[in-house]
Order: sequence, then structure tokens, then C-alpha cells
Amino acid sequence: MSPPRYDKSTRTKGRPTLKEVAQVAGVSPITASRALRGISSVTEELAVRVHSAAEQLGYVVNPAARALASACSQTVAVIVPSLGNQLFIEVLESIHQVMRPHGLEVLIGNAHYSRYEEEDLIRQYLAHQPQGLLLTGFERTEGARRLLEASQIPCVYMMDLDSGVGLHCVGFSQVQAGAAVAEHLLARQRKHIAFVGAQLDQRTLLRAEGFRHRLQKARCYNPMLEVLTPQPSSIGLGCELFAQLMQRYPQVDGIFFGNDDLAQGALLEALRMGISIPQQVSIVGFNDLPSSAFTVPRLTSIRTPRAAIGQRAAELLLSLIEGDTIGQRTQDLGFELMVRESS
Amino acid sequence: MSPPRYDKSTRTKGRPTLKEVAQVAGVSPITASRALRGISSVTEELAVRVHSAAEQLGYVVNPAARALASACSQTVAVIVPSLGNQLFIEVLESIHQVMRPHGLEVLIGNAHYSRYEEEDLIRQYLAHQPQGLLLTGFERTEGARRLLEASQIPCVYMMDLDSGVGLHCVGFSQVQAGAAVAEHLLARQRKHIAFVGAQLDQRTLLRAEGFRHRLQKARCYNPMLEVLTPQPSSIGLGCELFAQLMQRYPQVDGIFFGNDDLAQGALLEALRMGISIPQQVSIVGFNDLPSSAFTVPRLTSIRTPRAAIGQRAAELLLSLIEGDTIGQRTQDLGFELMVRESS
DNA sequence: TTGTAGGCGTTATCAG
DNA sequence: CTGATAACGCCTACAA
Repeated sequence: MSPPRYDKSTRTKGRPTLKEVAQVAGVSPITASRALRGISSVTEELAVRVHSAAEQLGYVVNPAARALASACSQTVAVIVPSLGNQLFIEVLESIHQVMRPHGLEVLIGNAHYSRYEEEDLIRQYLAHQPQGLLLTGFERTEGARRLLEASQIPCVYMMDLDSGVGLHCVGFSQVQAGAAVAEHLLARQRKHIAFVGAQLDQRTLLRAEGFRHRLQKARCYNPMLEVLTPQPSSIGLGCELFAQLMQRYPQVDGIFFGNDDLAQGALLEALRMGISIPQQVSIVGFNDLPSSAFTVPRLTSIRTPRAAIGQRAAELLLSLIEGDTIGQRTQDLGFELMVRESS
Repeated sequence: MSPPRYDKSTRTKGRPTLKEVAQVAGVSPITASRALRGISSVTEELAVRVHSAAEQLGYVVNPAARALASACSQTVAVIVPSLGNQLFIEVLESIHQVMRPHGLEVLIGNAHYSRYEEEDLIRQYLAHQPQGLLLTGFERTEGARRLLEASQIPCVYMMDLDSGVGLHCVGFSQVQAGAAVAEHLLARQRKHIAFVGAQLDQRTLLRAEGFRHRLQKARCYNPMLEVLTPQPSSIGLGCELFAQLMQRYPQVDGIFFGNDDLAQGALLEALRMGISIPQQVSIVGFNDLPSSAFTVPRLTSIRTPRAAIGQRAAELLLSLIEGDTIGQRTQDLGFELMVRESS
């Protein structure tokens, strides 16, 4: 004999409601609501009854009803410039890991490196009344800024550091990282040092800036050796840009690529062209993607703390959501130069 | 003199409502609602008034209220097994491109190659009452199946073809693709042919199966040369598995890797070990990731139609949402062997 | 600690 | 073609 249980097949409506759970548990809807939300004012015994009723019915809250009633959804939104870059996938992953135990859903938005798409996403997500927002960098439209300000919703900025506006941010100094690469190439006695960057997002430009300044200081800067293109960064593009650069300026003996994928392309093309790395040219990448430890030769790169950034940004956002008054608004997580064979 | 306009700064509430838009437009809320939803029964003139009022107020619908009232959100959910695989990013991208013009938001779920995580995601997303669901493959828990069935929500399955259950699916035959690779290596006169697969998801196993069967038919199958590991696929893992395999079975002269990243790792390791590809060993990958055209040597791979899969799956889902009775439930988009230098 | 009353912003239904 | 009315499922505020 099967145990007496609520027969789902007799339900006419699509899905059990809080009211039904309450009926089964023999309490009022509000008590059921409180019990399910883990509000401590509910007696242990009632809470147990409610939970087992919910279980029995297969009850899942209706997020729309909850959001409408409470004017707030159990959601945080993250907007990254790209999903094609493994970097941001890792950031998203750590954010998930922090948010999930708190019962917060993570909405993922891809702005495709466009300020306008980002603004649209922000508008869209704000409509959902998220608990908080995680954004990438500081480069956005005025409209987006106004939306954020008006919304009053907690917001943490990832990847770069704030230059004084007082935003909550978690990242590292892109400028310093660029400078560190220049330093490294200079220490390697390189004389004709190039920068190759694609995508031209704010962070790439800041890296280029730090790099350039350091070279200028060493009187070793040649603007002809700065290659910038708005095309999306990729291994194929790295091949192409490296070949072009070496053809035009054969004297180049050191190159900093704004992203590891470009650098990886360059290594492959060098192999094909018979250019020996690092003997003839030192190559340095950026981000230290997992595959960069396995290239031939292994790629020297700046390791960026993206997992930590995602985690700390998420934790910071949580504390803002809780209403904590934060002491430190800016968290510098640093970076590390991974010196390998390519330089 | 600035034009007379609604002064947002005097608003006490956070956000304009439909009612306010209606007031400004001088119509009833329901008319405003209809106008904004583009329901044709509204007079042109009123519609214009409503739209300009909405514009003026910066009105954005409250998705929660809409979902609650209509028992349906303007959302479709997609669940992929991983975001680390570029493959699925491309699928997501095409889905977006199809859904966005229809005003449908795309919820992205990452199941991390886990049936249990997938079930949780399905439960979570169904709670949101999406218009439809896009899932990857057919491998899922019984619980997930029941949820899907009970929900009655349109669902399209991506990447693989249905083996008779009558689901709506868009993909290609993983088994045939595996067989095609075997065929190719046999045609290259390879005698000691290995398979290397990681992750061991359903699709990888199906590829292995097709590959194995074709080799058996040619009496060229050696089970010792089938390397399977549950570890996540990566370039680093490819390096490692290739080195191990060549050490244990130096006579191997052809390898099919279940994913391009593994194959790319193998190419790098071969370079390091001084094993000439394809002279000593033919190497074939799977998926034809963008970078595979640039490896040294360039990688032979199966090009899978992931952009097309995303697009067609999204279109199919849209038509199911519209209530179309579909003639064809299964769409085979095929695959293509890209023969390059590595085989 | 529990319950009652009311409303969140929108849409479905049906009447005009 | 337009509008009044009543939900949708849940939560806040207050009362018991």
C-alpha cells in the first residue's frame, strides 16, 4: 500500500502555491512563507510541517510573485564584455560559487565590448530589481551611469581599480601591469620593443599606457612599434599581426601582446617563419590563460587574479547587500609576472 | 525654455508604472498595456500617445508583474554543459541573435557536465515560467525528465540527434562523425589507431562508439588504444595524455582526440618530443575550434555546425512557442571533415 | 509566535 | 476599440 500523499494528478492548476502548502501543513500562508524563508520566528514544529508539505507537493516559490510583492528578486546580475575570453568565464565561475549558497541566481550578460549593449543590459537587468550588480571596468555611457545612480542598487566594479570616483571595485592596476612587462623586457636587454593590442577596450589601453610610459622613461619608446586594432583578439589575429610586424620592422626584438591569445598566435607564426623565440624576439602575453603554460616555447605572461576577483567582488557585493558600510572601497589583488621560456 | 515634461525628480516611488504612463497619456492602464505590447486593436493615435508618455517617463515594464499576471515570462532558458568550451559560447551567441529581436531574454545555465546540476537548473528555470527551454543532448536524470514533461513547456534539444523518442532536436550524428574520422585515418593507411577522450559526456562516448565500430569493421581495433578519462578536456591534458600514450605504445600512428583542445595539446607535446606530425603520427581533432586552423601543423578536425545549431534550435523553439505543429522533429545539420596538415 | 488585511504592477476577461 | 474589475502568488505592515 502506498503511503497517503497529496495526489498531484488531481491538481487542476499548473503548480502548487504557497496557500496549498499552508493548507497541507495546516497553517496560514504567511507562516508557511516565513518558514520557507527560514525566518526564525517560526516554531520548529510548524517549520518542519511546512517544509514537509512543500516537499510533498514539490513546491517551488514563484519568483515573479516574490519579486512583485517584495520589490526585489533573489538575483544578482553580472555583465562582462565577452564570453569568448576564457578570463571572464573564470570570473563568472567564482561569482557563482559565492552567490549560490546564498540562494542568489546569477544573471549573465554579455556586452560584446559595446557600451551601448551594456547600457541596454543594465536597463534590462535593473527592471528585474536585482539585489546587486557586478560590472566590468569603468568605461560606460552617461546613460548607464545615470541608470545605476538612480537605481540605488549596490554595484561592484571588477577588473580594474578606481581612480578616485569612490566606486566599490576589485581588481588590479592595469597600468602597473603594463609597466611591469616593459620592465621585464628592458631587463632582458631588448631594444626594439613593440606593443600589440586588439579589441581596444579600456583595460587594454591602460596596459598599453603603462607599458609606453615605462619605455619612454628608458628612452626606448618607438610609436611605430605600437600596433593597435579594434578587431577581436584571437589566435588567428595574433599570427597575422606578428607576421606583419616582423615584416615591417625586422629589428623588433621584444613584443608585449595585450592578450595571451594574440601571443599564442605569434608563437605559432614564429615557428612557421623560423623566427626563434626568445633568441630573436622576446614575447610576453597577458592574463596567463591555462594553455599558455603549454605553448612552444612556454609563454611568459602576466597572471591576473580573475578567480579571486570574481570571489572577492561577489563577497563585497554580498556585504553591500547586507547593508554593511564598507571600510575599504578598493581592493587591489595584484598580478604576477610568470616568466617562462618565451622571453 | 525647456519643453513641459514630467519631472522625474518629484517622483517619490522608484520607478514609473503602467498606471502613470496611462495617466500621462490620458488613457486607461489596460489600453496603455495593449499599446505597449503592440496589440493591434489600439487606435494609432492612442498608441502614439502611450508610447510617447512611456518614453517621457522612461517607463520599463516590470517583468515580475507581467510574469505574475500572464503566468509566463518573456524568457527562454538555455542550459549548456560548460562555458569553458568555446563551442557552447558560439551556440549561445546564435541563440541570442535569434531571440533578441523577439524580445525574449535568454537565461544562461551552466550544468558543469553534471546531470544533477542540470536537474537543479531545470527546476530553477521552470519556476520562472519561461516560454521555452533549450537543452544540450539527451542525457539527464529521470527527475529532470519528469519536470520537463509536467511543465508542458516547449523544449528543443541541441547537439545530438534523437534516437526515436520523438523529441525536437537539432544537431548531427555524433556516431557518424566518429566513424568519419576512423574512415579518414584508415584511408591514410594508419594501422595503430588510438582514441583519446576526456570529460566522457554522452557525445564524446558516441563519437568513440562510431569510431570504434568503423575500426572494428576494418579489423583494426585495439581496445588498448582507447584512452578515456573523466577529467575536463584541456590543452594541458592533451599534452599529458599524448605523452603517456606514445610512451606506452610507441607504435601508435594515428590518434583521434574527442576535442580539439586535447589535439592541440598533443601537437605541442609532439613538437617538444620531436615526434613528427603527421609523418609518424596522424592527429585528428573534433569541433574545429577557430584556433585549430593555426596550429603547427594545422589541425585536421571535424567541423561541427554549432552556430547553425544554435540558430536553428532557437528558430524551432520559437515556432513551437507560436504553437506551430512541426512537421520535422529532427534536424540533422551534418558535419564536415576539415583535412589539414596534421593527418 | 501567529494571523489578518492589503497591495505590489500587470494582464485576462468580459462588458460597453 | 476601450475600459472596469478581478485575479496572479507572495510579502509587508500591523494586529492579536
